[in-house]
Amino acid sequence: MATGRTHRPATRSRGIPEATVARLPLYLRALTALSERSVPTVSSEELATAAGVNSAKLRKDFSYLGSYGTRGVGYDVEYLVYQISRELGLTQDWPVVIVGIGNLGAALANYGGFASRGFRVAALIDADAAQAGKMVAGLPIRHTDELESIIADNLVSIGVIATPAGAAQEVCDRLVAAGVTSILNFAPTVLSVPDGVDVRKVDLSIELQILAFHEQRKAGEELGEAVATARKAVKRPGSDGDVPAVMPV
Amino acid sequence: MATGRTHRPATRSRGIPEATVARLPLYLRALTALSERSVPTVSSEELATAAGVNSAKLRKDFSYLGSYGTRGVGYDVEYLVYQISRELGLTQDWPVVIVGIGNLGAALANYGGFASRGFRVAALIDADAAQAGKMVAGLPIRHTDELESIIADNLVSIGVIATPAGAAQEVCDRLVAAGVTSILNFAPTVLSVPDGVDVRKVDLSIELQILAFHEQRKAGEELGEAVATARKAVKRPGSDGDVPAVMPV
DNA sequence: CCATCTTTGTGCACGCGTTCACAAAGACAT
DNA sequence: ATGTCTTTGTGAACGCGTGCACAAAGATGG
Ligand SMILES: NC(=O)c1ccc[n+]([C@@H]2O[C@H](COP(=O)([O-])OP(=O)(O)OC[C@H]3O[C@@H](n4cnc5c(N)ncnc54)[C@H](O)[C@@H]3O)[C@@H](O)[C@H]2O)c1
Ligand SMILES: NC(=O)c1ccc[n+]([C@@H]2O[C@H](COP(=O)([O-])OP(=O)(O)OC[C@H]3O[C@@H](n4cnc5c(N)ncnc54)[C@H](O)[C@@H]3O)[C@@H](O)[C@H]2O)c1
Repeated sequence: MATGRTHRPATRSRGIPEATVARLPLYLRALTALSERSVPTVSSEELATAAGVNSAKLRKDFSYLGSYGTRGVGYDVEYLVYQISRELGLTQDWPVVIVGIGNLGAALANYGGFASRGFRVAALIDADAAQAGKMVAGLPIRHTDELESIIADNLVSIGVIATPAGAAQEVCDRLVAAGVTSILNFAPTVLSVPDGVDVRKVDLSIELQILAFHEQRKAGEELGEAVATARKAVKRPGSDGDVPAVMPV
Repeated sequence: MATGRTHRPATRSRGIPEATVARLPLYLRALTALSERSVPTVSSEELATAAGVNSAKLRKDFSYLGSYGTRGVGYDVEYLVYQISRELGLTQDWPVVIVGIGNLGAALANYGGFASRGFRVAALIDADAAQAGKMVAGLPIRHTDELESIIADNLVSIGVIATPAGAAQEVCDRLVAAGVTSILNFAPTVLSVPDGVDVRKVDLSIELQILAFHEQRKAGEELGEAVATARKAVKRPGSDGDVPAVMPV
């Protein structure tokens, strides 16, 4: 998972396994698509295919929510959409602030899929005074000075950090102090937060590195480790300085 | 975290567990920071803290790579940076194409952290003919017609998809047919790919939904399920139409 | 009402990942 | 050389997640 994990040691919440929670949005997306096509019911097999998972896993996942299916028929699409939405807390409104309105922050602000599931961008915040007041995605950029009051006034509990890595921990601390208890972090840093605060991270660089690992492995298997060395042909300009060639023991 | 998982059933590659591979970039980042501060050696305890993991886990992870530490001292920072880089395949050059240069694609193209680890943006590709030729992050946007030749000419094996969801599968198919074997998908869709192709996904919406789940749980625990209903006060304009109130059995 | 057929819900076994806890390795001082 | 002290590397136990396989539930048809 470009997906990152929580800091907290996977507290199995209310009996629903963390792994299941992570898949519920996937099911919800597939179900919403079926709902839009006015499909009334769906079998675990069909839905599993649409969500890209195994049908046994899907059935077990749903069994944690309750017995919502009908044997011999399948699941009622509308009803399941509602149940999952409720379980995920999407039947209520979640005001969100985005901090750091640069390349990424602006893209996030412009992202339509944000609002579609109960998430509402309450404010855009940046430290650059020159940016303050500028409109992005129909919202004015507010200065960091206002951070605390914005959080308090809008009852914001979810914050998105899209600042440079160096500023992330400081921003995180201020968000948490102001009352935010869930953070989505795009900056490549490990954030430390008090207990009770959830952090999830999205790190493009990590995802690419994982892909590179498998890519290298594929190339190595194909031609017996020979290609890997050949590919090195293109050497990138020394960024970290030269690498040590011998073990320094 | 916002991390997505592979389609492939976690083939333990060359004895290195998938979970370990996913953490190597984390260690690498922490080690690079130490390296920049010219720290010569680091203990598993210190490094684990910096990477945000448990020290036993870190030692076990490193043990899959080999015995690179010195008992009583710790790990040599430079040497470990080299070993992990090599294991992840970062000692070679990885040309990458980004397809779909909209809000997100442009932000990705402008992202500096991209190039820092051996990943080089070989080309930016978009279907919009009006966009073709425009410069983004120092590179001209190329038209989708050129996709196949760009991939072939640059030996691209990693593709990033940042198109709308509807176009993602088609783009994916073309990338794969042209020779791409690793895909990082930002579009909210399940991509189906042939065996041997790795897909990782980054889905902002899923991450937020997972946070919302825990957020709801926290609110519920605090005040005995009462706040959740109160919070519903702000009702969002019916997007999917009203939800069924009773079970349709 | 009974038989048949579809599909759910879950008991069970297995494998992966995490964590504990400690023996062994080696640095360093004397 | 010997002893002490630090820190690694890993055996073993445990818990979580996955997938198989099937009994039970219920729809459907005669
Ligand atoms: N752009 C991407 O595709 C991408 C991808 C992955 C990760 N990231 C990470 O996301 C973060 C943002 O990337 P970007 O490309 O948008 O950078 P950017 O430099 O374009 O934007 C950063 C913004 O944060 C603001 N800022 C700085 N310090 C701040 C503070 N203390 N409080 C509030 N705002 C502050 C700056 O004024 C700027 O507007 C970086 O950490 C980057 O590593 C970006
Ligand atoms: N913007 C975000 O923060 C964000 C966050 C999460 C996910 N996403 C997802 O990322 C994708 C892109 O988001 P965006 O905000 O940049 O959208 P966008 O509409 O700004 O950009 C999409 C771009 O893709 C191009 N495109 C369309 N069809 C194409 C095709 N067949 N081949 C090549 N290019 C094509 C369009 O011309 C456009 O430039 C969407 O799927 C979105 O759901 C975006």
